Amino acid sequence: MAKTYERIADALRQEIRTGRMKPGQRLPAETALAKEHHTSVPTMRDALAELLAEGLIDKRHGVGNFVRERRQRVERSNARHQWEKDRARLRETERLQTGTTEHDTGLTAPGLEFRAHYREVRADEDLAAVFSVPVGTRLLRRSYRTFLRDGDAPFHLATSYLVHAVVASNPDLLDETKEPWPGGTQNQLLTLGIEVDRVVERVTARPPTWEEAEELGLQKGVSVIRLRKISIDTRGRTVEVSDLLIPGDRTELVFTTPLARW
Amino acid sequence: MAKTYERIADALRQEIRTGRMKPGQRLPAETALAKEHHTSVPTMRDALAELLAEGLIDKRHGVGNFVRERRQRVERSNARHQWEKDRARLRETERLQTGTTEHDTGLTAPGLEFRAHYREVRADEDLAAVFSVPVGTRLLRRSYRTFLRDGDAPFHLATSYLVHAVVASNPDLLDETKEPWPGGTQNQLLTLGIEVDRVVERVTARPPTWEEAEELGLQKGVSVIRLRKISIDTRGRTVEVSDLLIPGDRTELVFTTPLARW
DNA sequence: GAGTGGTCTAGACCACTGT
DNA sequence: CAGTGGTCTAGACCACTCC
Repeated sequence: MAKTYERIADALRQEIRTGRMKPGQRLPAETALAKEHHTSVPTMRDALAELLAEGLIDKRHGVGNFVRERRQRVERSNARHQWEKDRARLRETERLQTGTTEHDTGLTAPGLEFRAHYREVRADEDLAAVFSVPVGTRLLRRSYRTFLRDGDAPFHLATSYLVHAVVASNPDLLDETKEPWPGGTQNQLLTLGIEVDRVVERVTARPPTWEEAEELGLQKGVSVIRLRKISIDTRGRTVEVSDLLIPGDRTELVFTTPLARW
Repeated sequence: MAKTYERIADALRQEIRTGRMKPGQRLPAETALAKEHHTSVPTMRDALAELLAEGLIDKRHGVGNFVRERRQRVERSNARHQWEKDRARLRETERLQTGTTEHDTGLTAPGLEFRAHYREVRADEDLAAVFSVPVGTRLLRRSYRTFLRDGDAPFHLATSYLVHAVVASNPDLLDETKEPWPGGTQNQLLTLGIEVDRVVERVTARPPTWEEAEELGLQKGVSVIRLRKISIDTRGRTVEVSDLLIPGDRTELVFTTPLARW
């Protein structure tokens, strides 16, 4: 492997991993680095692109390249589905006490903050299949941006879908100004007489689109986790579909599967 | 967004998404494409790098760029942990019938094939913490490469750890030539008198390292899912740790969480 | 305005593939 | 061997940030 940019990337990795360059420290300018390693600027940039994708450095346009600070890791556990179900039947005052911001996204961290936006849409083929409804069925789409207000960038994007006809019997659920709803989505469903029986989550990973990288404040080359959460009620109906987009380097998904005893 | 390479990437995306360029079809040479779009070759390559990361094209050195064939998607469901536990107590003849290749990796697909390699290692800080044993404790490390022999490239990498002292009482478990073990890891543990109570899986996503991309036959820029599976026995001990590396674009992880009824 | 990274050019040469 | 993508050069100019 005589590739110049790989060789340089390795050298820089060493400096960072061994702690010779400390978190937060600014790297020399790219022109200076290029000279130092006897190469051209574009090649040096190829090397830096590797470190960027690995999350070892942050690039700040017009400022410089910096060794990355240790990120706060956030966990999202499937244990919260049961926790949310339990909370859904508490009195409102109790529900309010247990914190509203965690919502149905399932992230646990101090200082979470989120913003909602409701809209009515028509089911495309994909969503129609998941809900087992005809294409074109009216759906309520709710978009959430979750911010970690201690950190910097928005933290994740969530889009939740409900069948409009199902939700319509409680007008409050169509009103985005009622967010954040104390008790989360399962409490909302309870007001419609719906009990969630199980939650199915489907997970894939891919690089973010340009827009997603923009909105999540992601560096080029990092991965995002796409999680589709499907809530199924006691009659076997799909009652909610929630698509989450989560930066892969800051979040750890935790799933616990209990097994029947012998 | 007046960026040339974004504009070109969008144009090519359209051609592929609308089906004007069909899967398997070769794109014009990069020099030709560059001329066609009135830009330089490096800029054209930036555009193609986007499509590559999105999985829309395959690059083949010395051959050309091709519109990507629709990939077979493989699912990995947590339902299989219970399934494997149930199977662990069947008679060997019955266990053999239900298929050996799926093993403890949890992938379900026809024509799976895998190769094992055993080795003894010492617990590093990370593994010592998970197993709650001192750093340096002897562990049995088992590496698996799973191939989808219908497709082309190896399909995923798995590394499984067991505490050596626990396993040693059954010498068969130290012998890699006994693989594939009918009934999977839970049956192996059963021979030691260990019953698995629950499985905890932790999921993150990141770009692959150079070596991982090499071994999994991945294109530049795609993401991998890192899944750590921890099996905990009825006494609360961590009895197995399994690290899986899975191409993010070919696999969908499925987790079902049942909820207690009201 | 000075210094930084972001984009782009117009080449060169190497490595790989298929004929 | 011809044609392809992979790597690399030595610049240019633009966009952004901070002083």
